[in-house]
Amino acid sequence: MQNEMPKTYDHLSVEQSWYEKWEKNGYFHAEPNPDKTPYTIVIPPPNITGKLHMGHAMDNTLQDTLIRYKRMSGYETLWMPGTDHASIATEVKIVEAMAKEGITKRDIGREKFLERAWEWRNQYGSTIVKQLRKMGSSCDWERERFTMDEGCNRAVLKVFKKLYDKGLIYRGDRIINWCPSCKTALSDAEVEYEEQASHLWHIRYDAPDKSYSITVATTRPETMLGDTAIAVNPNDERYTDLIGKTVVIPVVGREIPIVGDDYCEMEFGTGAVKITPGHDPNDFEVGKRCNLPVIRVFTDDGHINELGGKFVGMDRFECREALCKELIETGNMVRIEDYKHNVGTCYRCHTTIETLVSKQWFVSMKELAQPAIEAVKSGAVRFVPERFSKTYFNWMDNIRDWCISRQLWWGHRIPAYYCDDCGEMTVSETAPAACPHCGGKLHQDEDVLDTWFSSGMWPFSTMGYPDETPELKYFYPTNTLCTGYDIIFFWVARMIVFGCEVMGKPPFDTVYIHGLVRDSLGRKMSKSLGNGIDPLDVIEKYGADSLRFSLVTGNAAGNDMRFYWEKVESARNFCNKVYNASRFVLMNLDQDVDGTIDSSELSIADKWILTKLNSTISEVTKNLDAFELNIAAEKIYDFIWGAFCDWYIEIAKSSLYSENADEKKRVSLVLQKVLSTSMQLLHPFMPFITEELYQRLPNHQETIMLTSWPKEEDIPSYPMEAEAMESLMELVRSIRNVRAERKVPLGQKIDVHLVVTNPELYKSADLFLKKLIGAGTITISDERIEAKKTDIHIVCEGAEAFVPLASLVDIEKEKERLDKEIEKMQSELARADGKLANEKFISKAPEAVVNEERRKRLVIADMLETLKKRRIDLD
RNA sequence: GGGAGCAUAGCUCAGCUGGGAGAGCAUCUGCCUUACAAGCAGGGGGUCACAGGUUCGAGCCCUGUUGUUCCCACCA
Repeated sequence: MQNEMPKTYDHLSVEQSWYEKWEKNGYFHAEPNPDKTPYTIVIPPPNITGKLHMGHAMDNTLQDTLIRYKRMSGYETLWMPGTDHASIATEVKIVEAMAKEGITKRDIGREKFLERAWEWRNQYGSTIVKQLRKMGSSCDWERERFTMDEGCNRAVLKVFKKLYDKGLIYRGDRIINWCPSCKTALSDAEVEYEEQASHLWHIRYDAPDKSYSITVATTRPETMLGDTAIAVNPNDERYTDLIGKTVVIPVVGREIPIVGDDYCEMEFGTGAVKITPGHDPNDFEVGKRCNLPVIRVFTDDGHINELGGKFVGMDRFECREALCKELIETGNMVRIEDYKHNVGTCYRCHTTIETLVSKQWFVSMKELAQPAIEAVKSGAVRFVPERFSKTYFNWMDNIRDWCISRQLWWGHRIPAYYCDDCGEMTVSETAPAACPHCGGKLHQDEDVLDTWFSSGMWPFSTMGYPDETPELKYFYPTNTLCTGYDIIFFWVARMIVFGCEVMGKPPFDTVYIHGLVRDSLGRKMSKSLGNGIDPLDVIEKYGADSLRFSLVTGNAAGNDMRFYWEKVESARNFCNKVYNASRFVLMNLDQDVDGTIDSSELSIADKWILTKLNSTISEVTKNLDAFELNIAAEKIYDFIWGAFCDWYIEIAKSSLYSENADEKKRVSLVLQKVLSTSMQLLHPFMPFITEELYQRLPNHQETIMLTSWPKEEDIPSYPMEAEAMESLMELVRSIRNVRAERKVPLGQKIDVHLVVTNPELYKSADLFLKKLIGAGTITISDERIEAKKTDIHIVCEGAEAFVPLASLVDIEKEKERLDKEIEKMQSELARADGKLANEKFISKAPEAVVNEERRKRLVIADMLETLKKRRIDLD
């Protein structure tokens, strides 16, 4: 079998065969199981309109790593999947596709449109599933839910009705954010602000008889079509006389009053402001206070409506230009000033949003937010890293009402019904046959709900709420939500709100937040920049394991990370290393053994690697429990590459290539044990390669993902031997260093005499030392030999080495080397002495720290003494 | 205006409850040593942004400064 293994790891065939097998065998399926503790992770539903992107890859990697770890740790793990929410983007895509066929959604009607949407969703949904499987995702797709599914629909309508009955959902005219491109209302959270260079236009409004005038400044001159007043501060002496008088809107010709209102600040601009209650939230409030009419001048697609006089039908920006031109001509444009300000844009299409008055549905959030705030304050919900709870509080404490109606078709239709006869409104989960007030004919509200309204119910709507299903009972509340910080407001906050309100408990206990994956220059990956990296390309080139590993390592939770191909390459190199280490172990399998290790026969190296493995297990487990995935991954990397491959395998060779059958058998067993345990530790991070290699080991189980997570107790620990081994390794490094410096070729054997305090521990070390340092003969004893002048003398903590290099040694060089060593040791000693001479250190530092310092001082002093003696000998 | 992050090797970043500065990549030297050149062995490279403070002891805690990024709210 081992002969079939090529020299380099071919990720493509391995990965494909495994993700198909895993799914086919149903390893991901989760059921309520009274014998186990549930562990549930909530995942963001990927958008079906686009392909898998780096954000998804990041989510998926972290979630899958956690899930695999928890599954191996004995939990019943449910990874609740989903393939889309009914987003604006989806609808826009469908509309665009239809436009190519020359039809609009109005042409085909709501019903036909929804049919198309479902087709679209099913097609792309299954594509995304396949793409996620390539990432190694262990989602339980059989339970796949979609916020638009029948079951979820019931939950959403139920919650809507419940909140409406409590008075927490209401309908009314408010200033909202309107995207003229998507032609729908947006919530405040869906508006992104961009700083744009523009102008501040100063426009003079004259009295009807031109006896006085007032100048205002504006960034949106086109809204003057809807002006219904000019406001000044009532305390502003410049204008007190004018309050109550009127002016005429230039070009438009309408006469409007001058009102006094505190909102107007005396210091800004001219101290006077035009009031457009139909298009500005502040003006709307002023309008309410001063009883002003509300005039809306834009159409849904951002053009001037029938109230716009000669500007009717113009685009809003065309109108701005035309209007400014006219104002200049009439002489009413007093001044045009360059001005930078923030312009709101749609977070989906980045069209400049228009604020305008409109009748929409709102959730009143203040009251609902309180339990959700409390849930985080009390620690029932914990953010990892903790600092994101500040972001959360910051938003929740200043929360404003949430506009939830969208002028779309692809979504949950608002369950409000209006009577054609009496005009009364009825909210009901199911469509009433007739108006409960007058028996008249009803028609349903045309609008649908914000996608985040339904997504917010994900943790319970997907498990069967409002029915008390076994799933809901067993898996709710879930455990971990894992997502990027960019959707804390959209989704995390709303899930906590709905969980507390509807289920009475927060939906999860931990929110594990990760950062964004940026390009190598630190820019956001975006379609318009064309700097996006397709995760599927990365998988194709380097493998899913490499991609996953590079996304987990070298970066702390919550921080943004830059994407570098070099980093993926380095992860791929690690894959190859792991693969080749396994190849080595498999080539040297002892097939006749029963697989138990006789601990009485173990060498110092065996004991060292087992001890090292033991501590790696305990540390990695701790790190994973604390969501320190990066640290855990790096520790496993260091163990496998730095300890197992660089040292233990090299050491093992000398045993395996010897003639001693017992020796071979023992080492082969240790190799297998360490390798298979390493594969288990690495499995959550690199699922494919670890499964593949684990399957090639003897006595393997059906799948590595269902084996139990390694426990510290399973691997013996030998601290004393491990420490001795470390000093031996230190010696080896020093000897190699001397070799390299003196340019002694590896072929030239050297003789080495080691002086150690306890030679018993070093039993059989000579065998592998010969190999590691290219030694001819090695003697190990606790007696210091009479060193010749031509010997190289190396001093380490706990061990010394004498290497006769006869003809090669340049005594002057050796003196130099020793002087350098002595100098180093002296400064170390001075540091330790300084510390120990400090009485405050002795009295105030913890005893363990002081003792450790004393021990170090002794060791250093001892080494220094030896070095000095040797130096004198050479003179 | 409010809040948060970051500043550590040439680059990208780790660094746990404060106790002798780390990794990957890059670089230099020497190696095709029968697991691996996607590799091996060895080396060089850092006033932990700056200034104070707390402490026996600070990359880490506190205060301030500078630079930088992000989020929220925004005066037309």
